[in-house]
Amino acid sequence: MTNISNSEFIFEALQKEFPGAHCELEFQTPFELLIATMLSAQCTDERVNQVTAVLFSEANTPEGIIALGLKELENKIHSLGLYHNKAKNILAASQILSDEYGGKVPEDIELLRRLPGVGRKTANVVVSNAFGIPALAVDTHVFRVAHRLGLAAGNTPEKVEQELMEAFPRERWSTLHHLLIFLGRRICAARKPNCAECPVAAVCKMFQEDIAEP
DNA sequence: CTCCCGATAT
DNA sequence: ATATCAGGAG
Repeated sequence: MTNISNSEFIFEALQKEFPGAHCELEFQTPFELLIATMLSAQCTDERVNQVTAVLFSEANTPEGIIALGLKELENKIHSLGLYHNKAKNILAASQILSDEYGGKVPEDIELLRRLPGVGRKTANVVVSNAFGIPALAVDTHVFRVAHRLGLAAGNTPEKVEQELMEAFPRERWSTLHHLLIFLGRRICAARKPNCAECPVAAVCKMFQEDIAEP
């Protein structure tokens, strides 16, 4: 048994178990991914995909979103929750992209984060999945799973992102992000983690603590 | 820290 | 009934 680190074991095991882990938001263009990600706050990507399937068929460019207008946009995304803020931000971001970026999504995390409603996580998702730039977005799943496994201890997504970036080589950041999300959804659920079927329970901090103290 | 917020699973 | 869902802004 070679003496490899827990982080390396976790990456290898998850990649072997979940080779198909990928971005589950459906998109055809960087702009579509940006909008889908902005819509994904506090709701499942499955429901985002249902809404964007209809939305993008009518408007999938900044100019198209602007043409819809606020009320129409709110109506179309209402079922996703937080719809007022989301619609306002998407409209304002579309206006900026149209006015200042020629309608194209910038391939830069800092530029993306200047858009209203776009924070660290959304910017990371866009550059990673649309432009192939290594990034490690920390969403609710990554945050929870990283803590449970013992990969990170920071109390903010930003701290966890930093810890994970230091623990894993750059070329693994994007893949690790998808692997941890996949594990979080299918196995390491927030309410009822299915440790019996977890491929990395053997090195999981939470699992070890749970079986140590019944 | 609170607020935004509907849909779904538990 | 309540926690949770690919968060961000004030």
